[in-house]
Amino acid sequence: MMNRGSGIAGMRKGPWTPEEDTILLEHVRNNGARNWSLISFLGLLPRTGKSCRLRWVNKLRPGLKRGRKFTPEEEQRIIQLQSQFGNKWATIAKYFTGRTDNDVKNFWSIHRKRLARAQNGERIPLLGISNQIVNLETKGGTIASLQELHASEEEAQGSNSNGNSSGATSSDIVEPQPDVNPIWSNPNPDPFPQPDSFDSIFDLSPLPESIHILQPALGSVNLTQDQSGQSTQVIDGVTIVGSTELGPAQYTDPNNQQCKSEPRCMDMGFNTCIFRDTQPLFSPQPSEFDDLSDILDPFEQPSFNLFPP
DNA sequence: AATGGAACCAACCGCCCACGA
DNA sequence: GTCGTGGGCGGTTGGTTCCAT
Repeated sequence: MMNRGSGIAGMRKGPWTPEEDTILLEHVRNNGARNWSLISFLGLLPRTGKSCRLRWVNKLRPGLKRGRKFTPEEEQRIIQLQSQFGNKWATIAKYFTGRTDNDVKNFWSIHRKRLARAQNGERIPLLGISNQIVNLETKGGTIASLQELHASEEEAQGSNSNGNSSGATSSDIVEPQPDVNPIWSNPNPDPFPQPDSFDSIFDLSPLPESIHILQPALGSVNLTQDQSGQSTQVIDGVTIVGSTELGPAQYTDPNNQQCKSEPRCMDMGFNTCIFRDTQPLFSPQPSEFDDLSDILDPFEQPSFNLFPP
């Protein structure tokens, strides 16, 4: 690819070779994903520690989705999160399984360019949901209608969708769990888990003490749905039930006890229900409620924090 | 088939922060 | 309290691939 010169004396730059990757992987296997400067210090690789770390984080780390473009659901989620967090790409990336901050950043860069072009009155081809966002923004519309637009786009394009839907599913969008991923928090992590175990970030992590569930109805559901539109996933003894349908719904907890969802939550578009020990917890948007007890009532207070500090 | 522009992606740079000496 | 160092993060660059014309 590109050659950016030699940089620091003796340090190699530019594309990584398979041999370099092998050496880097061996270092991580022996020392964990840390002490990056040790690699050049020991003369293992003529690369800076920063370069080694970047290579690991963006390319070699297990569980990454290589060669899989963002789905429309993921794109929509990024735009929502960007409006919430700004350009905090590392924060946003935590909401996705197998995506790096670099991935998110690259997507946003393209999206921003497209938006600028659209605002200049240029005609842009309709290829993905990001185009629809551009159209909406330039027309003063709202992102809230993206789902409808995407449906119309799919209808227009038929089943010939080889563009942005090349792999990931809505189940790849997860809630952020920044401090529970053993890759980062375990001082002696196993850097080589089986790839199949990374289908969900939950597979990587024990259930955290702090969970932040934010499941807007127009966003993507975190779970695979059955024919009824309802979906269930059991994680570490906790059942997560989700539905794309708005309005009050009824769910069944692991002990087959009926649990009716909080209508106010449903009306506001939050449709994920979490059970721990048969207690349902809901996911209001923090900014919208001054008193969480108002939302959690009539259910008991959660045994863990809904919102991280 | 050739070509030019857009999209995608890998990797570097510079700044910042946390932490230990 | 300060200084140096390692690591994290956002911004940017530039090569490659894709696609429309």
